[in-house]
Amino acid sequence: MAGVRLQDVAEHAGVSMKTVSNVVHAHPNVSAPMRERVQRAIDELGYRPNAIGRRLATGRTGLIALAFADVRLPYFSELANVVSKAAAATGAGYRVLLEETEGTIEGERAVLSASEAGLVDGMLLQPSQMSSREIAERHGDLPMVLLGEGPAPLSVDRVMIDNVAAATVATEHLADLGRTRIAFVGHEDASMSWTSRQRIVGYQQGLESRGLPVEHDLLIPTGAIASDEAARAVGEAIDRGIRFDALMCRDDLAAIGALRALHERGISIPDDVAVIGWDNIAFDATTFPSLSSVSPNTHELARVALEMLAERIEGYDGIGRHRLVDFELALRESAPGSLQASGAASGDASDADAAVDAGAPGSLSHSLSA
Amino acid sequence: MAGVRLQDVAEHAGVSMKTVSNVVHAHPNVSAPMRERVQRAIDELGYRPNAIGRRLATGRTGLIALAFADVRLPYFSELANVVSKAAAATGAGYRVLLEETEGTIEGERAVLSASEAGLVDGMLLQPSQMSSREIAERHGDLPMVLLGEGPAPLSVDRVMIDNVAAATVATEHLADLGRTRIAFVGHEDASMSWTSRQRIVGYQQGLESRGLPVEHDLLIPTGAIASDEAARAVGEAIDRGIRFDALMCRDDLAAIGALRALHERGISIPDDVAVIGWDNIAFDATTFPSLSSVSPNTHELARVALEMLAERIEGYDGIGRHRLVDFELALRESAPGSLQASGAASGDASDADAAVDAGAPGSLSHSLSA
DNA sequence: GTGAAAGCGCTAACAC
DNA sequence: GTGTTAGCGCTTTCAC
Repeated sequence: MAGVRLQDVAEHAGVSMKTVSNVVHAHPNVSAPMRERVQRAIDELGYRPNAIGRRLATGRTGLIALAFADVRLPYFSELANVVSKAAAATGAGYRVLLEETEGTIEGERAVLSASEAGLVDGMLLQPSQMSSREIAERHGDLPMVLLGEGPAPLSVDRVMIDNVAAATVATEHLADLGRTRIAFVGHEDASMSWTSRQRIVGYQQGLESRGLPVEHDLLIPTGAIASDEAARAVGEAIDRGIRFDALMCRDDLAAIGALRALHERGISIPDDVAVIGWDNIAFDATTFPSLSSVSPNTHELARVALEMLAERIEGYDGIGRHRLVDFELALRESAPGSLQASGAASGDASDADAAVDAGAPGSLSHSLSA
Repeated sequence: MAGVRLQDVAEHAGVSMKTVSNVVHAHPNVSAPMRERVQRAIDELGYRPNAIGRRLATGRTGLIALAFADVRLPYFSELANVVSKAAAATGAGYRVLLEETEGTIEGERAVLSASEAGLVDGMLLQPSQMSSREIAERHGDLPMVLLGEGPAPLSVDRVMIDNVAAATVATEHLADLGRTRIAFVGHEDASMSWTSRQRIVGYQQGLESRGLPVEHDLLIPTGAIASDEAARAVGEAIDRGIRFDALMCRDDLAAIGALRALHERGISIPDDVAVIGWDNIAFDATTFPSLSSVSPNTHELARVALEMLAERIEGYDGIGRHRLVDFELALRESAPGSLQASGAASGDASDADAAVDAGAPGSLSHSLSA
C-alpha cells in the first residue's frame, strides 16, 4: 500500500509516532509486547518508511554519485560494479547514482555544478578535462574524492595508481623480453589527456632505464579511446613502414584494436610483436592471444576512496589527501614473463583477479609514497 | 555556500519565500525589477535549491532505478548508457540509480523490496530469475517497466525484442550461408534462463524452416555467462569430436569465447566455422574476425520503456502493456551475408549503429505484434 | 504581482 | 518506556 505514513501506523496501533519510530529503528528501549503490537500494525498496513521524509530530517540521502566519462568503457563499468558493491557494504549502505561526463569539459562541469544541492551526500569523480583550479572552485562544499590520475587540486582527496611507475614497469618488462623497438599506442591525437601523458612519461622512463632509444616514430596516437580507432591507427603505422617488436598500449581497448591490426597482417603475437594493455579488463583473458595488462587494484581503489569520502561526509575538513593504491602486471600470452612485477603502496594486494598465466611469482615491489 | 535556504534569500531580498520560489521556477507572474532583485540575492548568497526539500514537497524524486544483473556485462553497460541519456532527455530529466541484482533471485528480491519507499519515482528492471507471480506481488505500487525477455506478469509493462524470431532469423542466415551443422552455444548448464530458452526455441525453428536436423549434440552449454566459460566449453566440444560448421551464440560473450577456442585449434572463421553472436556489443567490430551479431534496438527499447514508465509515474494504471522493439542482424566477417535481415515492430529502426559490412541491404522485414 | 501559512513524512530533543 | 513538539527546505493553495 502506498501512502501509509508513520502517523497512520501510530494511530492504528494506538501509540505515538515516536514509539513506531523506535520500533522501525530497532531502538533498545521498547518493551517486547509494545514492539510486537507496533510491528503488527506495520505489517497490517504494509508500512514502508519514506526515504525522502527521513532524509529531509537527517540531512543525509544515502546516495553518492559516481561520475566518469562513459559506462561503456569496460574499465568504468568494472569500476562501477566494484564501487557500488563497496558502497553498499559501507556502514551507511550507500547507493550509487551514475553520472556520465562523456569525457567533455561541459559534462564534467554539469556534473559538478548540478543545480540542485543535497541530492547526494558525496561524489566520486574521475575528471579528465577540467583543470585543478576549476575543480577546486566548482565543487563547493560537496564532499568529494577524485579517482584516477587526472587533475586534482591539493585541497581535494584523490586516489590513483602511480601511472608513471606502472608504465615504466610494463615497458621494462617488454624490454626484458628482449624487445628493442617498443611502440606506444593509444594516446589522443590532439590534446593529450593527463592519463596518456603520464603513461607516456613512464614508457619513456622504462625505455631509458633499459638503455633503449626513444623514437618519436614509435608513438602511435589514435583519434579516440576506442578499439576500432586503435586498429586503424596501428594498421596504418605498419603499412607506413613503422617497425616495432612490442606495443605498450595506453589501455586495453587500444591493445585489443592492435591485436586485430596485427592479425589482419599475419603478424604473430607475441613472437613478432608482444603486446601489453592497461586496465586488465575481463576480456583480456579471452582475446586471442590473451592479453597481458597493467592491473590496477580497483577494489582497493574503491575501498580507499569510499573511506575518505565517508570521512568527508562525517565532516572531516582537512587538506586533500592523495593516496596511491597498488597495481600489478597481469601477464598472459601476448607478453608472457618469468617475473611478476607489482607496485604496492597501501598494503595488501588482496585482489586475485589478475590471472597471471606464466612465470614464477617473483614479485618486484615498488615502494611509492604520495 | 552551504545551508543557504529559500528563506534566507527571501529575507536578504526583503520579499516572501513565494516570490523567491517564483523566480527560481521562472514563473511568468513576476515583475522584471522584482525578478532582478531576487536574482541578485540568490547570486550573492550562492543559493542552490535543496533537492530533498523540494522532493518532499512535490512527492517526486526525479530518480529512476535501473536494475539488472551486472554492469560489467557489456550489454548492460551499453544499456545503462543509453537509458541514462534517454532519461536525462526526458521531460522530467530523470537521473539513474544503478542497481545490480547479480542475476540471483535474492538480488532481484532485494531490489524490488527495498525497505524504503519513495527514493525513486520508478524502476526499470530486467529480471531473470523471479517468477512472474513474484514480480507482480512484490513490486507493490512502484511504477515499473520490465526490460527483456524474462518473466513478466500481465499486470506489468514490458519491452523486449522477439528473441524467438531473432534467433530464427540468425539461424536461417547461417543455413543460407550453406551451413548444415549449426551448433548453439552459451546457454546455462543447469537451470536455463528465460533468455536462453527462447533463443534456443528460435534456433530450432530456424533449423526446421531450412530443413536441417536438430541434434542434441549440437547444444553446447556453458557454466556461466562469461567468455572464458564459453571458450572452455566450445574447446571441449571440439576436442570431444563434436563437428559443426557454424555457431549460433546465446550472446556476444559466448561468441568471443568461441572465437578464441576456434583460433587455438587453428580452425578458420568463417571458412570452417561461421559465428553469430547476440547483443551487438561494441567489441564485435574489433574482434578478429569481426563478429556478426543480433542487434537489438536498444535506443528504441530505452525510449519506449521510459515513455511507459513516465506514464505509470503520471498515474496511468491500466493493465500491463507488452511492447516489442525491432532488431537486425549486424553482419560482419564471422558470418558475412548478402542479405540484411531485420524484424520490425514499433516503427523506425533509426539506430544506424549496426555496421553491416557486406551485401546489399535487402531488408527482410518481420511483422511482429505483442 | 506578492505574501502568509499549512503541510510533505520523518527525526530528535525534551518532557512525562 | 512513551508521548509531544518543533523543525528539515520546499511547494502551494488561498488571500490580499
